[in-house]
Amino acid sequence: MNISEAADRTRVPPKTIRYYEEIGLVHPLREPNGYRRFRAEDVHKLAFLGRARALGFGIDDCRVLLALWENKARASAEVKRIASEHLGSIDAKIADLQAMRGTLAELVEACAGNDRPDCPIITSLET
Amino acid sequence: MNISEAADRTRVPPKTIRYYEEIGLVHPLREPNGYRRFRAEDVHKLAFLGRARALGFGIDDCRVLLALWENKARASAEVKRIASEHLGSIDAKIADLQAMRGTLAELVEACAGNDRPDCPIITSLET
DNA sequence: CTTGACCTTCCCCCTACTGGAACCCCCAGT
DNA sequence: ACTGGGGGTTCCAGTAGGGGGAAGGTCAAG
Repeated sequence: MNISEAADRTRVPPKTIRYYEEIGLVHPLREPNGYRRFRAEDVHKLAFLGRARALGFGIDDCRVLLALWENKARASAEVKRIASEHLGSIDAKIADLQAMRGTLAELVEACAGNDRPDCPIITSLET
Repeated sequence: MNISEAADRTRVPPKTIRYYEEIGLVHPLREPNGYRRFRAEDVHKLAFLGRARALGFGIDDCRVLLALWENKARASAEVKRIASEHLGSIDAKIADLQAMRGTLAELVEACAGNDRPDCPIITSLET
């Protein structure tokens, strides 16, 4: 199957699929005319990547997860370690955003939002 | 004052200060020898930028906020609008991350994390 | 034979910086 | 006078993860 069908089936855009091939995540075959040919396993891999990315795993993690997926002798501890670390970094990001959100929400709350210049948001930024 | 002192006072790194000048956020003077010279107002602006960035405002927002800060005839409604939109995008990011976190936490919880290959994390990615 | 939908590669663009190389400037010490 | 070290400067390249779009090859239908 061609790239657009693979894209439709996996909901990974063609551009992204080409990028994944470029960085060695997938290895579709080539037709004599130069078109990429995707086998079932390639599509399966792309779908795997799409889900892993949707969970926020970085490309490097995806590479390792793919290898573990294909390694029937893997230890689930390794998978769990990667996922746990990722979970930790998600928690850290959430905490950062919550902190920003807290401050910002207070300021927005306190701002009259009218046509006069006095504004606690600006004041807090300049002080 | 030179760039490193401005950096120390504002906690904005020299590299970042140069970048901000390049994109037109600050306009320090120049000494005859080519060194940047930062006036009090430049330092004040950098500190403003540092705080705005710490609240997660993008560079374009910072540009507008700076202009509003300097515009004594500003309407606080404009400031509030920018901050509210930003708050909305922060909330959206938090929601995305929470969704990821939820799924991921369940999977991590369910994974034995031993030396056997069966792993619900992998299973959920391949299915 | 042409049209339109695919496909290809290639290169630049994005955010907001960061690191590093190559080079200039100034002051203190010997 | 020379040297060393700690400023400063510019420019180039790279980051993550692709997106946009140009220039050009391919294929099936009418």
